[in-house]
Amino acid sequence: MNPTSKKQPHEGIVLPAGKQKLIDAALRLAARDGMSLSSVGLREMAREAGLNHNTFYRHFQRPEELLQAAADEVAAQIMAGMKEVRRRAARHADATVGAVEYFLDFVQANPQIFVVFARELNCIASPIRAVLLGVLNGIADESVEQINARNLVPLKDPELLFQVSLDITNYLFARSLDLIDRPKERKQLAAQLVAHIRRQFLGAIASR
Amino acid sequence: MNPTSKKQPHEGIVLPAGKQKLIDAALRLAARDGMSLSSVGLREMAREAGLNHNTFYRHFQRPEELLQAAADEVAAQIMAGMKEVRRRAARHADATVGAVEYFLDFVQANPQIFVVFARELNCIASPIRAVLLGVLNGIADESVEQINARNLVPLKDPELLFQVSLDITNYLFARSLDLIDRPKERKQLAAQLVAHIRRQFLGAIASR
DNA sequence: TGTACATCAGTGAACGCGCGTTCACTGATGTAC
DNA sequence: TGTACATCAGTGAACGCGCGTTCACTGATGTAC
Repeated sequence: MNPTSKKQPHEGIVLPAGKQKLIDAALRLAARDGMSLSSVGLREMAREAGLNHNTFYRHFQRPEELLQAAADEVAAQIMAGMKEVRRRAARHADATVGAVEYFLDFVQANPQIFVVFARELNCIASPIRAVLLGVLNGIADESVEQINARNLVPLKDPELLFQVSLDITNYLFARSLDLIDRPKERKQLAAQLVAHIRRQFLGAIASR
Repeated sequence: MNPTSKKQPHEGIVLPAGKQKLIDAALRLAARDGMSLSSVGLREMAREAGLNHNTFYRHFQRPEELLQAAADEVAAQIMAGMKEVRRRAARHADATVGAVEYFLDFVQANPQIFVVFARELNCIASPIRAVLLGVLNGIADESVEQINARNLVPLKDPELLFQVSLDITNYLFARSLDLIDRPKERKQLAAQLVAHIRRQFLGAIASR
């Protein structure tokens, strides 16, 4: 097995090089305006990947399988990126400011992932939506863990803390599009996000 | 002019019957899974509207014009619906509970409008996104007006009040998809929305 | 009042094109003996 | 060690189909005189 012919995207899962190329191409094309994963054509995707259109059938039996694989790829990249955001934020003097800044770095380094994420999240009743909702829940879970471990918020009700963390996670992902749309206004956006997060926790504390 | 051949959708603007049929068909089709306004085909749309595919060219020069008209239709229906929500909420004993309940009624009466709204809101750099962001801003504006008129929230900072109202509006629209997805869980969702709104205002008050 | 003409929504046939899918093939790598 | 075979990613031609678009036409309504 030639090691350069494979790509190791995350968590040690190694996909055939062509399969990975097709998934990457699908994500690149789905991030374009007015597109979604399911509206990307098979031939277009193969063209973008630099492969013959029939190579698709070597890796996927039906187009639907590509959707699932792409959703998993998005989920894995988001989870890995957010883990790094949390790791760096932990070393920052202000946990909230750090989390927001490193999150925005992550968004700007991988805009297309966030664009696709936001789009597919709104596909009702789709299995992709379920995967992405699971990702948001996972991120909220891990945020709660970090908050508890470092005693960042004086909130005893674990359910309320989780709900607030989930709301904040949703908010950050929704507003990531504003950063991609108008990167020049990053500073104002960062201030808004920090203020929003502070308000959320203050409100949760006050509501008890 | 035959009055039954025309439809009066909103604000007294009367569109030719065929044009309105095409817009309605486009919205119906765009609300399906994995679809968006721009991915609806011209022939499919005409078929759905019960018209010849060429009739499209009688009303729109290019497909892009239909997108704009559909976005305007969505905007008008949302604005009108929210006005009604606010009017009914004002008569309710608890303004927050009333607003949430009547909002959820509105969502369930017009699910496809909310599905399309959520999807098109995430189309970066599209003129449709600008229209829909304007709608959200307008709704937040009018909420602020109502809050001030009835002295519902003790918040002096008008900018902060607007930001919180906008965040809440965004939250309501984002979570409208959960109601469409799982209508049986409406009661829990309503409780979550009310709690979220209360937390937001409490947090804003506490942050001053 | 009637007649002629312009306007306009809607129709149906025809076009070229890119799509998804199938088929038969290639060439490299791994495996059995 | 060499030889034969299986596996598998990738290729290229061909198919039928629905798409967007153009064209010439119809039939109803409104308008000028």
